[in-house]
Amino acid sequence: MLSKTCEYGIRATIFIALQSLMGMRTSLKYIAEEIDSPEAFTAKILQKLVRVKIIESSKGVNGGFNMASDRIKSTSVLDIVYAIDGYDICNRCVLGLSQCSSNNPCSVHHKFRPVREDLIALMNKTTVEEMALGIKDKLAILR
Amino acid sequence: MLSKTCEYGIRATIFIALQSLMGMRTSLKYIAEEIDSPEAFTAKILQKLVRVKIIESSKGVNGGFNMASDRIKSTSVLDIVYAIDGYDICNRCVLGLSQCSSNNPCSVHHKFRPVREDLIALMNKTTVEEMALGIKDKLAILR
DNA sequence: ACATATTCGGACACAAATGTCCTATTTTTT
DNA sequence: AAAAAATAGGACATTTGTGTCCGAATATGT
Ligand code: FES
Ligand code: FES
Repeated sequence: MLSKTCEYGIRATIFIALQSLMGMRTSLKYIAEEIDSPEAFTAKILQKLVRVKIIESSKGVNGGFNMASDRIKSTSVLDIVYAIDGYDICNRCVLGLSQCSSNNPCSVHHKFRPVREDLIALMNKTTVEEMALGIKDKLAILR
Repeated sequence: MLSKTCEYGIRATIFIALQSLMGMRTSLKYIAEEIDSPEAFTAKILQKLVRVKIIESSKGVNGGFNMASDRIKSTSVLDIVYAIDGYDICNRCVLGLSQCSSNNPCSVHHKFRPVREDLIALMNKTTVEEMALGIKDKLAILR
């Protein structure tokens, strides 16, 4: 469903948020360890998230990544997916037709579209804060 | 969501079913034209579907692909997806954890799992017949 | 100032998905 | 029997996703 890039991106963001909630900045190395992802690849993904300002970075000794508390609250899973995989997911036809529309629907459009919307709505209202708290309270795991 | 291979596979199957409902066998060339897919690549996909007996093929002059009427009724989208992409989709964690379980859930497991199940249930109960009839009645398109 | 620790960014490497080509095989028609 | 029309299947080619490496830039601590 999601690309690996997205999966790593979301997990990394959750961990950065978790650390930020505890007032800490986190290094790439530590992140990659904790979410069990390839370090150099994760770096690329984080760069992207920094560019769209979902997370912040600082270089040098004691540098690393962190997330502003308003961002933790306001950023949704969908925001991360958009930043990494782009906006297409929402408008792609399930059967791969060049365009998805109710005027010229494919054979499954009417049945599948609603579930799709549900999924997107869910991603849209699931915040990083919520996910990070799940980890903090040990209700969920990251690796 | 689905691989291109699956998308082509489903569209091709719908078209073969449609033709079979009208008592006709269909050649690869015609299928590829009608569903707007790369011919040689589509051939590979159809081979797979023949092997699992979702469709039937016959070689030689006037050969081609067809689908038995009981298959048209009994085959679901999920059957095709299973045949092509395998069984994994159902048990993969949304965030890419090595295993998805309620005991050790990721941060979105509890919220996303139900929607996922909905999607799978929908694929499971959407039959080839239903989709083919949509095309026949011009309520849907294939390309 | 210098050494060190860190992210940034480009280039490269590998793997998987997608797509093509050519020959073999089978069936039908002539 | 031969020719033609179709699928089957293996090998190859291309593209995209995933992942690595290394030098540059930048911030911190000594
Ligand atoms: S046209 Fe296929 S999902 Fe909308
Ligand atoms: S553990 Fe992530 S979806 Fe189930």
